Amino acid sequence: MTDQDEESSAGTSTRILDIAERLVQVRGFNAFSYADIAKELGITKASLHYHYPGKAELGAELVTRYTIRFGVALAAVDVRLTDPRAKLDAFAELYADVLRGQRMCLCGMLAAEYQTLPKTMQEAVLRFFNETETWLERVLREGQEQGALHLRATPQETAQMIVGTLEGAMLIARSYGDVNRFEAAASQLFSSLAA
Amino acid sequence: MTDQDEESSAGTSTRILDIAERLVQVRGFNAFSYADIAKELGITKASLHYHYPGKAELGAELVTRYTIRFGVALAAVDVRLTDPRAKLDAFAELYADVLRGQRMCLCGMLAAEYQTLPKTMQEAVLRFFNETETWLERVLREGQEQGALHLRATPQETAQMIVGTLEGAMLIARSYGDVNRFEAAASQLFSSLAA
DNA sequence: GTCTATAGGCAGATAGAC
DNA sequence: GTCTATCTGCCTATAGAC
Repeated sequence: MTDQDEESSAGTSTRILDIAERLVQVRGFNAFSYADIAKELGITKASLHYHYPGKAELGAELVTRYTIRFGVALAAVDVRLTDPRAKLDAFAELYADVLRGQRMCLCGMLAAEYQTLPKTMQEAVLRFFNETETWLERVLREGQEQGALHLRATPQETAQMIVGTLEGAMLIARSYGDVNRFEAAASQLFSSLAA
Repeated sequence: MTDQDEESSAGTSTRILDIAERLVQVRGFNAFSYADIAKELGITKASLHYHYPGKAELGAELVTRYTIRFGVALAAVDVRLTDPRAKLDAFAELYADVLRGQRMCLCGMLAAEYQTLPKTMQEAVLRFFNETETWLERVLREGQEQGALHLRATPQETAQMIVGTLEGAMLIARSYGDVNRFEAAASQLFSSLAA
């Protein structure tokens, strides 16, 4: 199974998540409806409530799955690469891949809608950023210790800055429909951290 | 008149814009309604349509006014300061002020909702970023020529990166309710450009 | 698990009186 | 300019049959 058919060859609950995930990443949580999912999936709105009782529960599950999946991707980077700078590049590539699918990061999108989200979703969004930043922080600390990176602030502050920069670059690059804009920003960011 | 009473001491059309602007910056364009404005303003929904025929027209006017107002603030920075690095700091302060009001940049918010916006609004959002980046580009070029800044890319690419970084830092800092997070990111950003 | 049917509410918008 | 009244459509959600 490839990423391409992930929306058509799994159980119904999973396919609902797949479709909802894409809709949130493209349109936002407040701009999609159960009707949108039902139409794409070829079942009725009522059936969706069997799998996820309400939009809030669906949304929370969406963020949880996304966080786990992202964590797995980060662990894979750790296995595949040892150089901290290569890890940072791979990190940015994860974002670039999302952008190439004309999507925004799920949690970046939800950060914009943060004030309108149910509390369970708000907490889940912050957990995503916390976990991502914890990973980055470790990579930055390693790079610093090896002399491969030189940070202008604490590893924590630097990690926060990196996440913000990539989310923002993604947000605007998507509006322009220009992935190069993202790549150029990421490239400047990392060159500013190279020792 | 101060910024504090801007929502209560002007003509109705202006007050509608003021309220709508805040609602978009806090909740997003897809998460507020004519009913919200009407309730705050103490008039009926129907009356709003006299001033702005539809939500699309209201939204476009919102972005246009925001762009003009931001341009005026940038011109004021040019008058008040000459040092390019001081201008960059003042630029970031414009963003920080918005964040302190627990708001997101209007156009950063609309960038998240970009795919769902009417075309007139999409174009207006890109115009905002274009004008902002043009101003930054000039400041960066001046800083480069004076030897006060050293850029890792073209002035245009650097300007794009700066806008993305500040928008992203703002987006996430607002979710955490932590303005310091934004300040720390801006500070690292500019220290990386200092010659 | 999926369906039909429907509830109850809110969205953006319009007609026409004042 | 603002109102009342109303329209049409979509939203989330539920009840209950199959």
